[in-house]
Amino acid sequence: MEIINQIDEVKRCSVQYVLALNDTLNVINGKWKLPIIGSLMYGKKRFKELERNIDKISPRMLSKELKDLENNGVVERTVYNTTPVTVEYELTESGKTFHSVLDVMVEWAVEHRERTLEL
Amino acid sequence: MEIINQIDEVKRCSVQYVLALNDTLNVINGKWKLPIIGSLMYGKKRFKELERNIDKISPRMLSKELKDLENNGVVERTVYNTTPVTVEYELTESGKTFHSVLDVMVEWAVEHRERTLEL
DNA sequence: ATTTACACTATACTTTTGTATACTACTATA
DNA sequence: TATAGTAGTATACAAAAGTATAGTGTAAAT
Repeated sequence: MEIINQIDEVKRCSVQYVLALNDTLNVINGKWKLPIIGSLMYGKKRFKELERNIDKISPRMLSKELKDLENNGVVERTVYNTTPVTVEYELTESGKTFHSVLDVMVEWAVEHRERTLEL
Repeated sequence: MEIINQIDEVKRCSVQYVLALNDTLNVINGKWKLPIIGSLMYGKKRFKELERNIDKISPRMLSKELKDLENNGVVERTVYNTTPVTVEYELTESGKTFHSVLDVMVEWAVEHRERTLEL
């Protein structure tokens, strides 16, 4: 239960709060992060599979965004020593729990819609 | 409790889920949305007050972002018939509840940090 | 011998986003 | 009469993000 104290501490300090917020925003920023995470929620995938799965993404963007996600600890990249090489991408534990953040965003959007329609 | 059914329905359909997600993402996108929302969390403010409160923001950006937030139903703009005019900006009900979305993002970030430090 | 598949990278370009600086119209104060 | 404060807008520019298209090296299949 040590993590709850950590969370409370961060919430009490606005500087730390903003820093933590930015960590999360970095995970989802850009046009392609959510499509990639969404696709990987259904299980691990290879580069070409992702490219085929995500409509209109270019290999340049896919490669760049996967690197970002890997650097942010949300995606793990595994290279298999085959010819030609096989590379698999999958969500880390944090990547999987990110689903709960997205759910809250969706919940807020639905509640917000209801509220603004009422007027 | 009708809204809970709404939320469940949206969560069951990936198209609706992504649309709702985008509503929320639009609220926070861009460099200045969060600083503005954060500043208004402490109470209603006038244009110049926001400009002084938010370091390095230009009036052009402040004006543009406030319009976005108003269009998204997160901020309300009130004009008072004084000379010179007084304009007040404040969070709507949705704007105030947005705080809970930010909290979840912060919680995820803290948990994510703990997890990645463990390795 | 040519095509196909893999996992990318390189280059040039367009679009979007944000910055810098100056300006508007009005009024009260020095 | 000059200056400062109100709430912005106008114009030009720079930087960041994304697109389009082609190409790399290796090996198996046709």
